Amino acid sequence: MDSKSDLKRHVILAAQEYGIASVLFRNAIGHRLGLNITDIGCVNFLFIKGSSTPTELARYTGLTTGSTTAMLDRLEKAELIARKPNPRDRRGVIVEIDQRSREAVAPMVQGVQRAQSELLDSFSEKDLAAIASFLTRFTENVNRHARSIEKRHDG
Amino acid sequence: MDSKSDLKRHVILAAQEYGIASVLFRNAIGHRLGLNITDIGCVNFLFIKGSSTPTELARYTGLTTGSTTAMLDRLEKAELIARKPNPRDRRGVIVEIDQRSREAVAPMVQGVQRAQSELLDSFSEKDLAAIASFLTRFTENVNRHARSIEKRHDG
DNA sequence: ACTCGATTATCAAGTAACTTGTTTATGCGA
DNA sequence: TCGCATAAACAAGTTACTTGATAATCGAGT
Repeated sequence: MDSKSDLKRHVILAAQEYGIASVLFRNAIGHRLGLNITDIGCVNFLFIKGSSTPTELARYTGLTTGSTTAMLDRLEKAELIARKPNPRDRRGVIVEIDQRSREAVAPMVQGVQRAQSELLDSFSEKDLAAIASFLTRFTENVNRHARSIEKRHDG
Repeated sequence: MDSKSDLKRHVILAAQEYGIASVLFRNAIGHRLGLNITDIGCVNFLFIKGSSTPTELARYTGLTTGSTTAMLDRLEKAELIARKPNPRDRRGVIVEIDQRSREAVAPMVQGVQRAQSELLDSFSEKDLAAIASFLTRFTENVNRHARSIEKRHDG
């Protein structure tokens, strides 16, 4: 039986591996859709979030706002996303995923969705609650430290 | 109290959010190192895996092998990685992360590593075992389906 | 209410990185 | 040993990105 520190290490490593796997998965889908890496990232983000802003998408894709404009132009032309005015900020834009994107992606994710649903069925409700709590808090830590790294102003 | 299907949904959503957060985190580090998005992905992958091959890195970054050669040239010149001959395949190359990369990245990840360690301390060994099992099997499903999508040969 | 610095998104010019197609070397099954 | 598959690199051409500037709007402070 593993000691607690072994279990902790195991969890950390498995979380890192999952991060890698999720990138490989989204790349596989994007490649099949004929999208470049940047556009894949954007569509993936919007598939999960539903809608976003160019600023947020720039942060996720790692692009400047100038490149983000060009990326959104491409995706809008391909009818994979749509720009809408932001009712709360007249400078801003809301980017929404197009139904066409959902329909293109959906059949490719159904297989894994079903597998994950069956996997989760094998856990007790108590375990699932622990897993959900872990994932939420773990993610919160990652987000907080990402922001902290972005905001540092030293060399 | 949540029903099991609510808990399952919660876990799936949290896993998706974690995938996004891990990309934001690695982007933050890469941006601070002055790397472009592609090179960030490569260094991140090698930071976790230690070493890899150009073919595997091409798959992770979404590049062709030609672009991967160029990327490795850049990173080798910056002394962030090193190419070594693959003793098991004379056509192949092993790409190893350079100590310089580890030293550049380490101080930026220490904060979150500590936070995650403390978070994991708050779970029982039984919970940690469930979490580790979940992450490992969840990741395995993602990897299997990613491969499956890559290998399909229809339109 | 008004001013001014900050933020949002876009655009144009120049640069950097990527793709395609090819080449060399090697591996591996029939 | 023949022949096809795979690994990595290379060169030419194309695409996408960065930088710096602009216009519109926001919001904090006076």
